[in-house]
Amino acid sequence: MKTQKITIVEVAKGAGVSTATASRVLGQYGYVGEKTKERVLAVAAKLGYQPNKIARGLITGQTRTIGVIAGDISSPFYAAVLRGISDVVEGHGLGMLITNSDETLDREVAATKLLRENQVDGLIVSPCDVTDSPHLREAVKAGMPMALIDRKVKGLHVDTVAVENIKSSRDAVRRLLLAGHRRVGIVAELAADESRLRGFLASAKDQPPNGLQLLSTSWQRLAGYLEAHRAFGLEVDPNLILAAVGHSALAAQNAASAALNEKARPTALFCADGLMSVGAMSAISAKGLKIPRDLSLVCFDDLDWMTFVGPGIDAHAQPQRKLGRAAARFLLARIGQAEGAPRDMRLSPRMVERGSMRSIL
Amino acid sequence: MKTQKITIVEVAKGAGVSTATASRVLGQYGYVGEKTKERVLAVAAKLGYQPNKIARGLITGQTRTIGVIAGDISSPFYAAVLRGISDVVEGHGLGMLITNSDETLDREVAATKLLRENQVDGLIVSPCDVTDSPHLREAVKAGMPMALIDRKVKGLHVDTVAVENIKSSRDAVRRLLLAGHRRVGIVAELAADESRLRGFLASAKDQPPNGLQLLSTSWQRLAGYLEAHRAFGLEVDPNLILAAVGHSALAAQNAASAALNEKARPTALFCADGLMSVGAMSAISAKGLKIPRDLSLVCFDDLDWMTFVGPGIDAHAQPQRKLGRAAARFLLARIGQAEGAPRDMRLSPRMVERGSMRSIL
DNA sequence: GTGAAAGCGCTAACAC
DNA sequence: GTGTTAGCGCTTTCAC
Repeated sequence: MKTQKITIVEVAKGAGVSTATASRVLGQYGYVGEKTKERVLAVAAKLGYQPNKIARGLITGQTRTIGVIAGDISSPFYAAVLRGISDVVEGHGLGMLITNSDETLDREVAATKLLRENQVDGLIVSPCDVTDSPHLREAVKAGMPMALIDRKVKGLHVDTVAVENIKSSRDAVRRLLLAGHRRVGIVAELAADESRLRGFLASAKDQPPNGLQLLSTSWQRLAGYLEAHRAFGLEVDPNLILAAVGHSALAAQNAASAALNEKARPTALFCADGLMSVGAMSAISAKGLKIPRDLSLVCFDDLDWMTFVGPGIDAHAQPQRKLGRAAARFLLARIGQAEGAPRDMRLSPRMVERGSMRSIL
Repeated sequence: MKTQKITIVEVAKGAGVSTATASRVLGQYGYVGEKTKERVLAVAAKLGYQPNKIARGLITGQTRTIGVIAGDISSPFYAAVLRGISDVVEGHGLGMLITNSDETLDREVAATKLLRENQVDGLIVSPCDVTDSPHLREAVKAGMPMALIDRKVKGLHVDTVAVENIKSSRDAVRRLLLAGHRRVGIVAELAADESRLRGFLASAKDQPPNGLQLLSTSWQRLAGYLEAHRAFGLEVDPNLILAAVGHSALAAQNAASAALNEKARPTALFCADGLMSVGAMSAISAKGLKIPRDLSLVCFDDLDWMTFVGPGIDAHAQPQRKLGRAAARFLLARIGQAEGAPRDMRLSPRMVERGSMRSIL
């Protein structure tokens, strides 16, 4: 019952021209007489011709579609990044094939395969393995334009857009220390394993650990937190590192409320991202504490915003969008003409201090 | 510098078989000898053969890709829905081409065109125009399998997955009225225009207005709110309808704080969705009020959860995912074999009462 | 300016 | 079981 598909052949027949001519006007590459052009266009419209990009792609080798491998589309971070990507991608009339990796190597590899088989013109990946990732290297070697988001892969020379995690969180925490706080908690997803955390603390005691650029976001922000303390000559109480088990507000809430119930509770909290701050807010509010009377709270929410936070999460959507836009622009530039050295763009959050939640925007 | 593409022809040549045989092995449709099969596979692996789905699509007429038109990927609602869709779509090895309509007809039309040109096997749309939408009708008429999410289009007989907005919000508000509340505010995005709101209130005074199923979500939930009041014989104070200008937490916050600052402030708030509740929470918290001590707050958050709410917003992400999953399953079933009458699935939220925010999950 | 013809990489009939 | 052939719908030489 599928309606008869109208192809260029039918249009050409209807207009009494060759398929080549019809194709020339429908595909918009020059040298067609005005009258024929109009005639073809008219017939196409009458017949309801719809181009088949698949067929076009087969011959041009371009699908005008890019592939995106996100960690989890439903997370606010990726959702915003994706929106940024789609802003520029749709703006250029391209399509966007999206997959989730769930931060899992297996699924990322599968996604890469799927997208390559679909002949996408380029790939935007937020890689879950920042050291090895042979599937990405291979794709790049095979000539696939690629842009990385949020994380850099060791030795993979492609455009990368990321956030200045270490420097920025260091600045934020320093601000709290300058304000006189001496018990600053950090709420972050660091759950991987306890011993890793201990090792990290030990190695960061006297100097920044090596290879920070390759750590995941939360760990980088922890590194900044530690650096700020070190610069102040302060020892970090491990009890102040409130590790959330999983990247969810609930996990953050659990981590934060445990700390808030202790006698020596933190006087300030540094939240590693927006989701963590939502959880921390819950804990604070459940405890009956108030911000900023009882507690200072700084939230790292990527890019533009570093706030004394309220729950107005949507106010923070915009910034990450920039990340996506930047990555997409880079990629499209590469697709256009693959030249120039890979760019490495690092965006630094702006710190915004706010008295009340009303003024979040 | 693009690496030489390996086609089936090369593989066949290498294995000393015909392209047909190679294709049979690589494409996995039976009747190949064990030995030849192995030989072909070995050569394919050695050469690094990667199938070209574009070419396959051209001939099979199937791209194994579906198109999705969402309002705005970055909104928590669509982000979760999309994730649900991708769960099942990726599970079946299909791809997903995503676009944003920004709830704009123009962009929705453009997206439909783009996706059709890309020969997607099916379309999941959350339509922004529920009465006319000729582009969708046309696509369906042309044989495009389609599933609608969240809203039904008048007279368009395709699978639809939506939420029981009216009934559920009525139940939620009734609950508050039963608890003795007489000033229940509703926080919802109703900003379109003031006079529409007045008209709606007037028409809902004595009986449910007509055509409710075609209203947008917020308006349906308002209708439920009004119905609950009507059932109690209560007049609705228009000042209790806290219309947010735009679908953002900030807008909700503004609407809510205005009301909370009045002498006769509401004793309970019904929030039309999760984003509204985030904004309301901000307002409440800024005002120094406590939930549930000073105020009751019910949040309509689609599907499973209808909660006395705390700020643990992420706890609510899961439910909408179901919406997406359901729609995708419907669509895939249609793509498999287009038969049977369109299904109209309406999911009803479960109401969950909770004492403290700690227990939100 | 326009047409004829040769494919893009793959699959589907139909032989053998 | 395997090979031959003819396309899918479009673009692109290369003539004219």
